[in-house]
Amino acid sequence: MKLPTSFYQTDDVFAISQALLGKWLVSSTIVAGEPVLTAGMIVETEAYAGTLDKASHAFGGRRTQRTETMFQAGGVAYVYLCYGIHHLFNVVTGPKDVPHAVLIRGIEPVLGIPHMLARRRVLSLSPKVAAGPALLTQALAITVLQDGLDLTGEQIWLADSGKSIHPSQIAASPRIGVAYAQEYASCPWRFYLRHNPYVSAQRKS
DNA sequence: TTCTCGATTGTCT
DNA sequence: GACAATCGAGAAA
Repeated sequence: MKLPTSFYQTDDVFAISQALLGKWLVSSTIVAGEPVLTAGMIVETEAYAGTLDKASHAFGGRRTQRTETMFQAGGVAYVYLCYGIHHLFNVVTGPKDVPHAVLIRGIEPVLGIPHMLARRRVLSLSPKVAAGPALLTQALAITVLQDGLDLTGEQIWLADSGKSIHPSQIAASPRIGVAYAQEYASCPWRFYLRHNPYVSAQRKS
């Protein structure tokens, strides 16, 4: 039930951001010769809207070695290092040369939970496992090494869980941590499932 | 070549 | 609530 490439290639990044809620984000790694599958249900996303959005790395059409991934046709991973420490995972969307991306900010663990706990170095299941953009990449073992990977491939993919999300379950708010983006900082381009504990905690200032 | 700062989190007070 | 960790992209010079 991998999402097809066509899912990613419409140019409405806001619609895709909402459609991703409730889908599964799956990673497959090889540990000691054995495949390890881990997955979580996406509960929180943020849209980064191409060249016009000051919060986007591709603002103004900035096209560099790092941002080149975002200019690919939708359906690949954009993973980058933030604060020199954290790996953040995005889904690239839109047609080729339209650098739209969706940041995944929170997942609810559903598969391979013991492996996710071990990667996060926590003992029991709680929002600390994957409620936050840099936490879920740890839990799923996603790093910048996966930048540019095809999301219909064998390492990382998105799957339809069969669970439908009613529009009334979706809430919108301004994005987190983008105060530098001036007038774009207040745009309600963050989407999350109401009342889900794996939505990342909002920090003060 | 040098400088600034970040799509965050964990720890300490 | 405050702050350190940590490094590379991007811009300026």
